[in-house]
Amino acid sequence: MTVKLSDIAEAAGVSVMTVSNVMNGKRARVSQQTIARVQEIADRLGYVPNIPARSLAASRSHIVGALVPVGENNSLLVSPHTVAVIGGIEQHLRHHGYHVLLRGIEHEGEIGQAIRGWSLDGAILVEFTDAEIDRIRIDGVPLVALDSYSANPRTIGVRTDDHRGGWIAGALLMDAGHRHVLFAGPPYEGMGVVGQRFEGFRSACLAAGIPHDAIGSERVLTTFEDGRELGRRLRRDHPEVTGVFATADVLAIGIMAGLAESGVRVPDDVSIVGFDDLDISAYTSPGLTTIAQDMPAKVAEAARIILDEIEKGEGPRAPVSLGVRLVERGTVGSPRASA
Amino acid sequence: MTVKLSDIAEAAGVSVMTVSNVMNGKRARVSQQTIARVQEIADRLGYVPNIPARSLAASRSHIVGALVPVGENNSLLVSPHTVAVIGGIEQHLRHHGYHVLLRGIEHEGEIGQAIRGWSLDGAILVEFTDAEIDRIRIDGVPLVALDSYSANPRTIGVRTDDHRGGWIAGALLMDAGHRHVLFAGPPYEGMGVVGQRFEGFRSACLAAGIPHDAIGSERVLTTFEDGRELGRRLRRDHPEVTGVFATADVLAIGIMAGLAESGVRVPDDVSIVGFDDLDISAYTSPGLTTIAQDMPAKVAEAARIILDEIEKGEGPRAPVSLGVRLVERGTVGSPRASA
DNA sequence: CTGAAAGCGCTAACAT
DNA sequence: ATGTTAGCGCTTTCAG
Repeated sequence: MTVKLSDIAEAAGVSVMTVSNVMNGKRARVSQQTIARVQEIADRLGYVPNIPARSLAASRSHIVGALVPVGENNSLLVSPHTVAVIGGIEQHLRHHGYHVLLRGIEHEGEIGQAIRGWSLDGAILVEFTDAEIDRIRIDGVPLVALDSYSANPRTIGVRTDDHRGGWIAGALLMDAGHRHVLFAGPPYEGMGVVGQRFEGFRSACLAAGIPHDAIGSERVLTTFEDGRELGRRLRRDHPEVTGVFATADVLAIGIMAGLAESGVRVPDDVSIVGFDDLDISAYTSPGLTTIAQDMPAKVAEAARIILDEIEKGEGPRAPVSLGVRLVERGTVGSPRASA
Repeated sequence: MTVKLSDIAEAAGVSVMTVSNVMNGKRARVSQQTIARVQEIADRLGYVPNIPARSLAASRSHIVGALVPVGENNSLLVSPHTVAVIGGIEQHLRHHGYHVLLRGIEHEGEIGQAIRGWSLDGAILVEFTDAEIDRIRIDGVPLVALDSYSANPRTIGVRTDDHRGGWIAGALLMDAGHRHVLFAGPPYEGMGVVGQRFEGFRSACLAAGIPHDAIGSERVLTTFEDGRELGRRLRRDHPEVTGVFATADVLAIGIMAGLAESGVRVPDDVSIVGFDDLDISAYTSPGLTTIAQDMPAKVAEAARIILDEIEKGEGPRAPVSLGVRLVERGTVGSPRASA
């Protein structure tokens, strides 16, 4: 029923190995003649390589796992950002003959199981916390940790230059003349993505000469709702604040909504800077000024690293930080004299 | 290095087959004693089944493909809706011992190749057009086509009850007293998702007694931008229209933005109904009145069908339509007397 | 309830 | 430049 190498070999009057070599592009070992003939027959017969067989024999699968943490009962609801990354990586890998296995991870041990069980050639770890990445003890397989600052030498971090993004946001607010600012982001431990953004922001503010205690901070979840709630009470809880930096656009947009509800105008009364540059960020009114990540570069870089490690076997390498870019729209202005 | 069945067999003093049976839950064939002993040893040794080997021997892979059409140069940028579906299905399948292979399809032939090459146990086709689904000629593997109305007997459609959704939207506008309405959706051929929604909408309007030519229609892409553009010129191009039904919330939200820009008030001057109930739809002001899909049901249903077909070998079955629900927020009101 | 034999389709490591 | 020999780790089939 299904055509296999031996069928082609027979039809071409050569050995199975020759066909195998042709199919795998090891053309150096076969004459042009044979290559052409074998290729032609394979095409005519509609040969499709059997991937499990190949994986078993070669003990490499041409599969890269996209591993995503997931609670027992929630489906892996990856963020739009993550989706874009995985999709992009799928494309890169596919063009190089690799495939992507999407796998939710409920317990940490499953990472190793997935890698061994599937003979994964590599894995990209998405949305894990730095603490989780730190705990990984798997060698021999390229592991790319997206948006991680873990120092685990077994993994390679690929992330945005969050510190710089924070700095830019801070500098922007400082340049506009704000002297009382607020950082809004999720609770965090260590210097992960959020920590980096905060530090960058803080540094820029301090460098501009405003005092320590003029930099407030609010721990809120990265959701529209939490943002709205903060927006509603901003005036009350932080009367002197005229500039806000939110670690995510969803949050920033929520804050804008809350602010609007409580009669505070953006950017007349309060300026806001977001992070991410989501599609919707261009559609709010005023349009959200935000820090954009270089997504295509991030994707390309992650794919390139995995591929290089798999094929060239390059050892663990340095983490990579991708650039950020300020997208100025309408949510930043100068603080009013009265403020 | 890696533990295999034979290692366990040796340690337990039984044959490989017995271990295999235990590992596969064919407990009927093995005594409790042995099961316990084998299980214990397997756990202690940290046995992880080799999936390629299993696939090769059994010629079934425990893999379900998530197939998504993709242009040569664009990465598979699936919609948030699709992502949620795939994520949900991954969870269901994983709990039943299956896995999801994410695969972009550039040419139709790749569908068959993927299935044969991987010995996929099933596939879920996502975001294909009905025309593409129609052309599929693959037998012997359960194929679930998401949001498809194709009559191809080789595939099973799982979709929302779009016709009913359209009807509800139409009825809502009719009940509010609108007499000149507009349908806004992407160009389509045949009775796919969009066609169904339109027909449902149209029927409700006609049933309410308004004439044929009081139901306008605009072909616009399902994007914020196209919606905005339509919103801006709505008054000019359709001066009599007081109610709009958009086939997607993004589109509806774009229309609202365009309307706002041109000084038209929602719902005072124009009412709008969307479809999908995205997160952001609750955050516009006024909140978007829309038709919500029953996502969890859709996911569960798709997973259940695939699983049933794989395990019980149930033949092709009837397509499934999931319910819709009206979510009333603030974008529908009565047309002004003057209109 | 348990086991022995055979082979899934392919590739690595030597031959030739 | 091509062929041979051995498996990869598991399951199927058929015998006990």
